[in-house]
Amino acid sequence: MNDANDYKSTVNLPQTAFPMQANLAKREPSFLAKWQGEDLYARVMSATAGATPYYFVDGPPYANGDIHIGHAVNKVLKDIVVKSARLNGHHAPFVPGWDCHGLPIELQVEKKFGKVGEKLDAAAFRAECRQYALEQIDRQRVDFQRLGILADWHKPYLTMQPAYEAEQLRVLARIADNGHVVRGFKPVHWCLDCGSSLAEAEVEYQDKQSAAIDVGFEAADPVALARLFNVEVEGPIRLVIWTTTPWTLPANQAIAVNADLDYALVRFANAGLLVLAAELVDDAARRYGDSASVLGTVKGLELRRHAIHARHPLKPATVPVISGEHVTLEAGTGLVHTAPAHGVDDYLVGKQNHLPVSSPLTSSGKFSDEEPVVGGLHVRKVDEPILAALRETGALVRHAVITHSYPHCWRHKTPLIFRATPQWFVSMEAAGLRAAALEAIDATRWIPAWGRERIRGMIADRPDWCISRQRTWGVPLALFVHKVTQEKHPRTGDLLRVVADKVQAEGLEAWFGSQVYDWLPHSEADDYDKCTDTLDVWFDSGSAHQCSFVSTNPGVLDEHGLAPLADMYLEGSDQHRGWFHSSLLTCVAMRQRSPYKAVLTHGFTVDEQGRKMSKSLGNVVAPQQVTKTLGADVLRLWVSASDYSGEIAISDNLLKRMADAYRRIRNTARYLLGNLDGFDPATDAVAPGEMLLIDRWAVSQAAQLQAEIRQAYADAQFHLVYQKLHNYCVTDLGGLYLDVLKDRLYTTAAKSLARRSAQTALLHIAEAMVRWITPVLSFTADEIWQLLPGDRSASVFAQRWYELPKLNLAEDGVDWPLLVATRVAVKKTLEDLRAAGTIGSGLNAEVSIYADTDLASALGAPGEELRFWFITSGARLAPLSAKPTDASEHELSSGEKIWVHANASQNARCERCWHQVADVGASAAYPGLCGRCVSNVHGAGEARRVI
RNA sequence: GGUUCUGUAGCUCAGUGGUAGAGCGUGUGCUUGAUAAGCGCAGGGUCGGCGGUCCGAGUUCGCCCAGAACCA
Repeated sequence: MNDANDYKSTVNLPQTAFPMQANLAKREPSFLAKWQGEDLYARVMSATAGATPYYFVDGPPYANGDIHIGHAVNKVLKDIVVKSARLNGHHAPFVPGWDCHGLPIELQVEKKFGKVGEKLDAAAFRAECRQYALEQIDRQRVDFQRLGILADWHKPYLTMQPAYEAEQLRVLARIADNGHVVRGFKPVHWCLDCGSSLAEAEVEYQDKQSAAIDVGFEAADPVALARLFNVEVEGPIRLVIWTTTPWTLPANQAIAVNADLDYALVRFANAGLLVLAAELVDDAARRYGDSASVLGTVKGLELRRHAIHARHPLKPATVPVISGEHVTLEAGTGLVHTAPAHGVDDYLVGKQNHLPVSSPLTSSGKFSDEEPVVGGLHVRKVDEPILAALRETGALVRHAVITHSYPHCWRHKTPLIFRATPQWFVSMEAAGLRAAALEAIDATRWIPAWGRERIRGMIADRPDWCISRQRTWGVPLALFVHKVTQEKHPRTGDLLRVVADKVQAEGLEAWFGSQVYDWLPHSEADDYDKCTDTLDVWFDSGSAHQCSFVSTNPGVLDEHGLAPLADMYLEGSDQHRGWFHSSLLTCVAMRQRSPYKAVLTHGFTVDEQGRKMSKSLGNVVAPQQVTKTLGADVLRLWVSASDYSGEIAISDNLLKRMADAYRRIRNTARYLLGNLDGFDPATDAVAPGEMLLIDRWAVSQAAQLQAEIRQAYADAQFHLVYQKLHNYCVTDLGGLYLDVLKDRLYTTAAKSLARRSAQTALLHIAEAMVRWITPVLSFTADEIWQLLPGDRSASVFAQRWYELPKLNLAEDGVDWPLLVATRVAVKKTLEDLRAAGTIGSGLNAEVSIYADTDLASALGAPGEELRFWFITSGARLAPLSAKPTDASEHELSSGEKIWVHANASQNARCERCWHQVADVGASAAYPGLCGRCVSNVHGAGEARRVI
């Protein structure tokens, strides 16, 4: 051994097949292929069979369009939840779902085939919708799988599966049996282009220009009205209303006032005698550009009590003055035009006052032919004729154009109208649904906690749920409605179940293609109509708590055919109004309890500046692009690192940072694997009691961290998992333990206790760590798993948390925190020498620590091994009295002080271990080696006790 | 406009009323036996703003500002 480099062959350097370059984008697909080839999901399910189940219900994405980053975040979070449940020892199925019915898919099919009836009949149209949805699902499935989501991709639940559709009808049957389904005749958001009422979620608000008009309704008896104000006047008196929807005037049934407000009879110089709220007179005069003098005032209550009537401005009729609390002074005149068919407040106040809910506006959007002024015209074309008619009779007091926020169809982007139509509702009150739902909310865990208040407010305030839609592609609202009473059949629940069985066997056309007499006896059939509506799609997905189990996993149903309670629902925060909401209502209505034990919500994905993603801003990050470049594990790490309770920021820059963090974790694993090369736990593992003290300490630290990580998973605080894990890799391992360990791993004899102890600790740490990262870095975890020593035939995804040995460090008598603090002080001191050019590597230096007796005795625990702690060639403790003047002072966090002095070693450098110690060359046979190395290579080997 | 939230270093996040933290990034040095790696050191914050409670407030209360989701 005359060449120093030859000693390298005697050093135990790390060796592993685990590549430093992950090359995830290229290599992850081969893992996917392996997982699919071995049917990993089924393997994990059977491996965990018998364990306590954890039921997750997947909120179904809509089967239209490719997945975007929001879908990716959502599904990855779910995957993390389910995988961590398995680590907790649960049998946790993950059945993915898709939401398949509804308007967006109809519109896609319309693009190709035109509207229903143009090229395709309804049945063929539905078949095309089904086909389209399947194609979309295939695309989305591939993308989800690429993200490493471990789920039953071969057996998803689809809301368009006959078994699902049929069960949905049975859910409706139970809800009807429980008395929650009622018929209403209410104004609903109605899209003229859809020809249908819309769900709340389908309405969006945009600015719209509207005609804002002040219209004077002429008092039927001006003399009596004037007398009420205690004045005598000549000529007509007009009660002035303000509206931004002139087209609703033909449906006017009343004028509403607030009983508590003061109303004034006012003489305007130009407009004549008008009645309006006293407080708004000045405002009105300004708007009209007119001068006003108040002749008298009276409470709104008096106007109502004296049965004041006014002439309808567009037709020969009179309408009453009524009162309602919804009338305020915020805008207008304090008198409110009331058309119960076209406004919710109007409808409610009209109901109290027994006003008819009729309107001359038909479902086609045209007014009935016999209607004056607007007869036969489309609702969008009547503003001008109405204004002209009002002008002619002097009823138009003022006309302006305003821009205001107005409901629009989310699809067509066109303004909606309110229109009263016959609709079916799940009533919030008829059978106590609201109260029961509120109770169910209280029994649920909400993550974050404010979710409870959020949904509570919504349930407390919401109106009845309109579940009927006038659509083609949906589950039929399979009701039989009496032709005269308009009531549903008394045996509705039973009939729904009959329909359900046939739908399950034959599909939806079994209903759509049928006649009343196919279902009802001839004695009844003539009296009933088949309801042609479909169910709101929110009812589809909202029934997943029952239907998804029935269609994919009927084995877990109870003796009544009811599904188990889901452990968790996890969706974006908008779903408080959406899926959490609809699921809660259907489940409570069906079985008086919440569908979920816990609900987790996450925020939306935005760019670095907190802006929404949009094509025009060019800040869209596509998951497909990320997996193709950085890899799914980097994307998953980013998801886990983000605090999902608020907005989640993403950008190429942020992803690059995550890629850096990924590399650090990966390299830490690589170091562990590299130093476990050739280690056989069955024969080489060291019992905890035999291990070196620092190795015991390291294992104990890992156990402490594992407790924190498990807690973070349990609390669904995944970003803390990431923070703690990364911090551990960098600080505890890289910056300390692994750095210190190098000397021992590399230079002591391969099979020595000193080295085996270190390897045992590294294996414990690796066993624990691979599980910590499995829910997040799934590809990497499996890669590590395959290379860890020991039997790895069972999947890492079927493992439970690793049980680290329980160690009582108190027995060891080493004050590790003190040693850590001292190490910091030493590093700082060494830096001074380095800056001065005195030393390069720490192994060029020797350090002396000066401390008082107690401290020195505590620091003395490692004895001669202290130099390995500092990674210096020498380290000694000395009394304070011997402290040289140029020693550097350091205050420890305990408040105690130590002084450190460092100097360059004058000793020769051992060619093998690089320490500069006095006995280098002491052995004539091995002139380049220190005594330690001579012993380790040619002798019995050195003994280590602490470090 | 209403409801529910969010606002701590350039970034991602900790922070139980008692002298502002970590990692990343940045700068800088060492190492070349984790090497398209690793280690050290350094700089960086009126904790969104203003007021109140308290001996003391990032932490409690009120108001305001900015942003988000949902609702109207």
